[in-house]
Amino acid sequence: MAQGQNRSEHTHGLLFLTDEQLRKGIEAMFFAYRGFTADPDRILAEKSYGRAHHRALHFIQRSPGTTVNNLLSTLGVTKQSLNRVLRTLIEDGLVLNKVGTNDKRQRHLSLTDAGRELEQALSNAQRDRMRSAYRQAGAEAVYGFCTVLEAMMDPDLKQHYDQLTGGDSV
Amino acid sequence: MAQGQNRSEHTHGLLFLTDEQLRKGIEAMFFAYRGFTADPDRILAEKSYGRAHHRALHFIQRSPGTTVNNLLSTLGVTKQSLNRVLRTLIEDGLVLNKVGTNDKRQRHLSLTDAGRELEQALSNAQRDRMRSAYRQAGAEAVYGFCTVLEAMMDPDLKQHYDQLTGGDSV
DNA sequence: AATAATATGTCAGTGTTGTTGACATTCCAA
DNA sequence: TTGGAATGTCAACAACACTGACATATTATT
Repeated sequence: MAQGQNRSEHTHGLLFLTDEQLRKGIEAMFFAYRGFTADPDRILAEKSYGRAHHRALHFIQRSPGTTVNNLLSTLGVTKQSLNRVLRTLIEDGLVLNKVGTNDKRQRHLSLTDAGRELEQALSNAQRDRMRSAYRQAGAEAVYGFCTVLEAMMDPDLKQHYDQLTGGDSV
Repeated sequence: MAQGQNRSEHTHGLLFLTDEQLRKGIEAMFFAYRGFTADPDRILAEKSYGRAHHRALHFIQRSPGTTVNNLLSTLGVTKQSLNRVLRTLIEDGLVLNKVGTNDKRQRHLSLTDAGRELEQALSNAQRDRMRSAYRQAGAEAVYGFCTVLEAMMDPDLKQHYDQLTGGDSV
């Protein structure tokens, strides 16, 4: 195949992209996401938890004292779905549920020591793979990686992302 | 925050990475994957299909005449799980199931015209977002994006990916 | 020819995670 | 005081993954 046909180029100021290149990105996302979740999944399976528990632990750790509503819109699930997960985490002593002082309707969520411990184990496993991938790829690639991912997000999800990551440079 | 502390650097030949940067990548993957599936999901919902149907259609389109076993290892699910999806797609006239000529135990899968049509609609929706993200991010970023994703894959998944994408340059 | 292995399909049961819809409670605010 | 917001909970359901067991061709091996 001729080089020019299969390489990213700027044509009329726009990036020229073949369907093949786009398809490659789509498949990269599919296969990479499987790797992305594989390590935490193994730990979760031992404790008979699922990905939903991981996600809840992650975002509670990330924003200690967050409310249920905030967590709901971050995760993008229904409250019934989240509630099932939260209930088991609270029963198992991994998550604390504190009635708000200002607004007593709200519940502020935080991790217990045991919760932090599991979240750390899950995060470490996931970060190890991410670190290894980053190092294989190099600093420039990491910058591109985040840039494309950010451009792929829905605007409302992007807002949650920006709020969490605080606009830190990559 | 001081610049040097929060920027990717090479230290002793290794990329220096803070937990914060790794966490950012993890969250970027989470939020971006939601965007990645959002558009096809809307089309699938109308036809009362799910993501599993999309994945099957995608990889059959990608490797016409592929066998059930090959599709199984690409998708990484059990044959019972795939069979449920394949059966509905065959019944609905989207997928063809042809007995092998060499080995009559095998079934060779391919798309019908209707199958190609739906796969195109799903792919177009997904590619549109990918194209838009690529163009926002630029050619260099796209290269980095794929590089990091490839480094994140499990080796056995990477093999499937390489086989499909055929080592084309990004 | 008999036997083992392979490729596929199917049935039954189970678990996680998502959905709707309905309803109760508590509390803030107009 | 009334309306709405935040939360929790119950029930039913669907998608999609899993395991285990079993059936049926077909091919490979001995």
